[in-house]
Amino acid sequence: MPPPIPPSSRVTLPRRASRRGTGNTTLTDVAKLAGVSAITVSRALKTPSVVAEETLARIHDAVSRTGYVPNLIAGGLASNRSGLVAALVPTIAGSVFLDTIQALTDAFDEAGFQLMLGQSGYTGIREDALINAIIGRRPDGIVLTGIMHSPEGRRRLLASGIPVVETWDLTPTPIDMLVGFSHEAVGREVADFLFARGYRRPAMVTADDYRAGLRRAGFERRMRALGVAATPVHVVPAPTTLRNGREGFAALFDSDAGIDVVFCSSDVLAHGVITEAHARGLRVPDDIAVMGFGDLAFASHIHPALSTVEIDGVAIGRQAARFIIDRIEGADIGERIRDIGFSIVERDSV
Amino acid sequence: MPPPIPPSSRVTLPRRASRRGTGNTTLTDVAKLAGVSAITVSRALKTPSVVAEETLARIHDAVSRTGYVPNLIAGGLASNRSGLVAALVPTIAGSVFLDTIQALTDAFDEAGFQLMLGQSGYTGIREDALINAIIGRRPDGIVLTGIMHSPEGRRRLLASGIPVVETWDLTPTPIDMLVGFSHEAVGREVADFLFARGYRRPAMVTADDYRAGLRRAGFERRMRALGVAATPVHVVPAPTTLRNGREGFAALFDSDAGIDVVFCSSDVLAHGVITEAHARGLRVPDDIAVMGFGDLAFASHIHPALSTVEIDGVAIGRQAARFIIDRIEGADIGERIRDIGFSIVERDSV
DNA sequence: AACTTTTATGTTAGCGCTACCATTTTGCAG
DNA sequence: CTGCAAAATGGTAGCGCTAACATAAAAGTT
Repeated sequence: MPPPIPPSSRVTLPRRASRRGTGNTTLTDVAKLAGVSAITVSRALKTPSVVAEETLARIHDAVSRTGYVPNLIAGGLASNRSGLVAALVPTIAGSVFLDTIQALTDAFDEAGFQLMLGQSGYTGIREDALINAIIGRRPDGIVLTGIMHSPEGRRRLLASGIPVVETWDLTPTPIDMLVGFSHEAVGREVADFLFARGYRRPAMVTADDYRAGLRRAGFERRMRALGVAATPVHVVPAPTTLRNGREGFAALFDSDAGIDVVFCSSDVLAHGVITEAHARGLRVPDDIAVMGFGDLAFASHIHPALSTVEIDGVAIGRQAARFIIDRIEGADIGERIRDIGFSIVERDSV
Repeated sequence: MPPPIPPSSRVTLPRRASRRGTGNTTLTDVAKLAGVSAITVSRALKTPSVVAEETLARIHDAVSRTGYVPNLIAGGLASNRSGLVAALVPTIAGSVFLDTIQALTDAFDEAGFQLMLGQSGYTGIREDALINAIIGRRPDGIVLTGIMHSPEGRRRLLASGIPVVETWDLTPTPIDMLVGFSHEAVGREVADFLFARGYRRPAMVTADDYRAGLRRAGFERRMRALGVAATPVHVVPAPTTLRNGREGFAALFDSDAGIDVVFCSSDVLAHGVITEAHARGLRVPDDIAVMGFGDLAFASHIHPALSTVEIDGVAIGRQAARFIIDRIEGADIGERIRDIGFSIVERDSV
């Protein structure tokens, strides 16, 4: 038995209570059990091809006996790759971005990344705070829905060096990468489309968010160019609801019963407009035509089937994920700006 | 100029190329600039109340001059708190869980946590793989939508020691915490409700997921008890679509034109059933009544307004977040199982 | 046999932060 | 003044993993 340490020597041997870990199994535990070094276990799990068959078996055995789950937080710190990707959407509820989010989750899951979801709200007020919270987690990529407007946010994003994809809009000056379409062009083409079908007294029910504003501007400008004096517009707060649509049409129709078509900034609003029109005994499209935006699942099934603008949200999500994964893997991403376009779907409401 | 080091002494001075960091500003950089130690900067940012006013100002100045954003990955490793919370949903697209996800994101955001989103699919096949990917990130909490069924998944979750909330269902044996309602009770009460209104020839269009199955079982059993011989059922794959509903009603009606009410496992299906009934010239509810589930936003606005079962998805999300936050903060969480109930909403389709 | 190359594994030193304890400075009662 | 508590700050040692290099053993090569 060793003699007790005299008090004086304790000073040189501080032996402070060392921080104990979480109690969870660690790489080192598995390594000891398998009789190899920690790094070999790490390799067995990340790059099994460089580890000998027999060693691999011993390690896997040790892993399953201990129930070891690698700590990706520690791995992320060491390798400077968090395996996290952030997606910022204005809102998730009842939103046209769902397909995009779904595609993002799927694509990133498959590539071994986990999606962090943030809701910025439509106003952009929370965007800045969120950006900081997100950059702090050092994600390997960031997907923004809609382009980032705050200069401060853009600066921070740029300074972070994290790959960024802006989506659902087009701008000549993206922060980094971009996949979207021109909302102004949507407005213009819908104007042409409706004008060609003989409508001369258009109105709009539109959300107060930035992108809807762009579509509105494109629509109004083109209509003016075509000789339509003015387009009555009813603005509702985003996110849009069916109720908003009903109220919007009511307001519009009450103040100007001569309108012959309503272009809505979402299918949900359009659904509301149709509902209200029916409630007032109007026939769609004979008395009033309605045009939506988004081509959500229900659009083709309501009565009358809704004419609308189709956006391929899945394609946006997939391309955004592709961009980020390619960038992380150092692959060539090609053109950094992708216009995925849109298409007008003619059904029975126009 | 120092003389070149002779080869022999290199052995004792390996001077290997040290791993350079990310190049980002670190806590230490800020500390140097502010003339304090790293830990003081850490405190200034996490617990400013313990740092002197004047020091705080110097540190904040240094932070904004360097554009420093704390690395939460490193912080998470050191403090064993990742600041991440995981949510697993079957699917995000067109789903009844949106309100819950939205509420979760909001509540966690506010408390400084970031939500990681995972889609398990309705089949549960991916559940296990996802569970591992999630536990690896050491989230501070996990919210499951629907209870976890795989015994292996339950075991891992339990072993991880991470707070878990199961939602949207009720079971006497949750993994940890639970907030939901009884799907069987929904089925029973809807059966009573419809029976009381005189319907005697019910049918169902129902998704093939577990919870819809529970509602179906409850409905059928009660109907049998009430003397209804058999309930024709058309099963569709989850997630449900309006098209599924149309096809389901078509199949049901073609094989048994005597049915007087259809109970659907989602409002979306119900919408489809109504659409198809109208397309066939049937009047709702006179010729055929329709009952939905979920009370989604559109339910009260379609024609006829849909009678359905309302679930407070926001309340579920809020309570789930509350559970996890309280658990993390060591607060008393009270009863670990919360039945938030449901209510039958009678409108015009029944 | 003396080499080079390949394959398999190990050693060391961090990644950027915070827990834990220690120390210094200040305020204030007696 | 002294003594002592409170307030403010610092030093050290990890958290659990992987990058970078080093080494040892096996397999070719001439």
